[in-house]
Amino acid sequence: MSEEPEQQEQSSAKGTSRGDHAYTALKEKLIRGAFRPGEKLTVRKIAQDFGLSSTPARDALNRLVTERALIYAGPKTVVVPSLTLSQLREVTDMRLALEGLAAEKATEKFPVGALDRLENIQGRINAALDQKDYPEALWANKEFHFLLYGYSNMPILVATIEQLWLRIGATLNDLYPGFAITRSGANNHRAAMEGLQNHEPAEVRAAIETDIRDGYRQLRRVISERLSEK
Amino acid sequence: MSEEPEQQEQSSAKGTSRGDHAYTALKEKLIRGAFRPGEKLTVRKIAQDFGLSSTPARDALNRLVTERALIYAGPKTVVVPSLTLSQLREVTDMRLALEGLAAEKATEKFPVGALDRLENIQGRINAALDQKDYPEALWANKEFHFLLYGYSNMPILVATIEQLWLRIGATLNDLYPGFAITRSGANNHRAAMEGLQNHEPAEVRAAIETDIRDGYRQLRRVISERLSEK
DNA sequence: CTCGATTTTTTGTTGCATCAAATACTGAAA
DNA sequence: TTTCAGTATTTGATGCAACAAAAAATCGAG
Repeated sequence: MSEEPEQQEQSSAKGTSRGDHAYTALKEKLIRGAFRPGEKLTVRKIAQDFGLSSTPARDALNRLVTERALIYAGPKTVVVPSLTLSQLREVTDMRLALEGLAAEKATEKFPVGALDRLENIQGRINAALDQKDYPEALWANKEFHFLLYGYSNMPILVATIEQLWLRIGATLNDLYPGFAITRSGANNHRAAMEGLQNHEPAEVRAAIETDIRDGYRQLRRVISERLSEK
Repeated sequence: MSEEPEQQEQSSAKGTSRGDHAYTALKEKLIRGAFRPGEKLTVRKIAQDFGLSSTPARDALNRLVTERALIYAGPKTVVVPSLTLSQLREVTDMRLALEGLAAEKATEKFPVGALDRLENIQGRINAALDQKDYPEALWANKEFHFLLYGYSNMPILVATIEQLWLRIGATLNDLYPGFAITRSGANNHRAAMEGLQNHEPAEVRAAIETDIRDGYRQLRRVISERLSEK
């Protein structure tokens, strides 16, 4: 009964259990687009792929389902989600609100010395685009955004944003093999970095919002085309 | 075995398993403040309380941990989170962004006929306050907000907001037994309902934001006092 | 009495067998 | 060929026991 609030660890020092490993591995595969939307995931398949029994595998799947990185398609079938237009719009609205907030807060605390790191990642994005390595470009793009957001010192916010990226990751990679990252993104990123250098939160937010909206319009077009041709 | 007639209604397309039952029951207990911040939750205790084995109980706990409704306090201890000032500020910033968005979108699609339902809940809040039944007032307050947000037709957004409420639920109930819902909240709710009637999204958003900020200031004060007296 | 080491208990994790439900499959009848 | 009933297989869920690690309790030395 006598309880005293202890110091909380924010980074949730998760134990290195097998289930946790499968969970994080699945998340990365989802963001990297290793699964196709609509692909069915079964407990025993996951268990076999990761070399563990069904209990931790089902564990990982259930966790992904609760945070909507995977969804129920039927009584006994979890599948990789494929976004509808309405869901894309919803996620985009949320991204504008949350990533805009993260961009602002990050700008306030941004150490100018960290600009090099962003430049570095942007270089990787450009290089990947030159080589038409779009998965790598997508991944580097994710690193750019989350490196920026991390400087907000708002871990709950960053984790929530990551859930949104998870939600659209598979669809992005599947529908969008060659155009997920366009050159226009580089302009937005450059504008963001300029704003960071001058400590202008509104400027950085605007740049990020434009980046999100650019991606939204392109994704919307591809989804619409797919729907109309079906 | 046990022949308890479990009534599992609705639950939409989601699988309704015993683990899911424990999961949702724990969530409700968390929001209702049945647990105190810092309270340690063990797998076997949960399993015993809900009359099931350790597997689904651990399942439910792990899911709560991944969405940060519970947190790791040590290698083998999950506890009910107690907010620090910095975490309260972070959650509040996120609530302003997300619940403000939900309020706006809900207003656009709000059917005027539903005003009665909101009035009804507000009546329950007032009645509970009269009887000093603060847990019930808190619960009805949650229903008011989420009934409103539901009209946004943005399920991902609503689920994300619920996660934030989960995050602060325990602290709210523990630190704040008698003042979590003040009469000032009624004014904000009334302003929101007026805005809904007139289809003024900005008005409703402003009312909800004021509601959130009012709660923030009071919670901040209580947390500060607790910190200073230690 | 205090402190540190050792033993005991608690607790999370995992593998596995089993159950019930859902799906796939087979084959016969129309 | 199509359809549908009945069977076999797949699959998620659950309980249980064993294991390892951490926490708690115990005990002994100073």
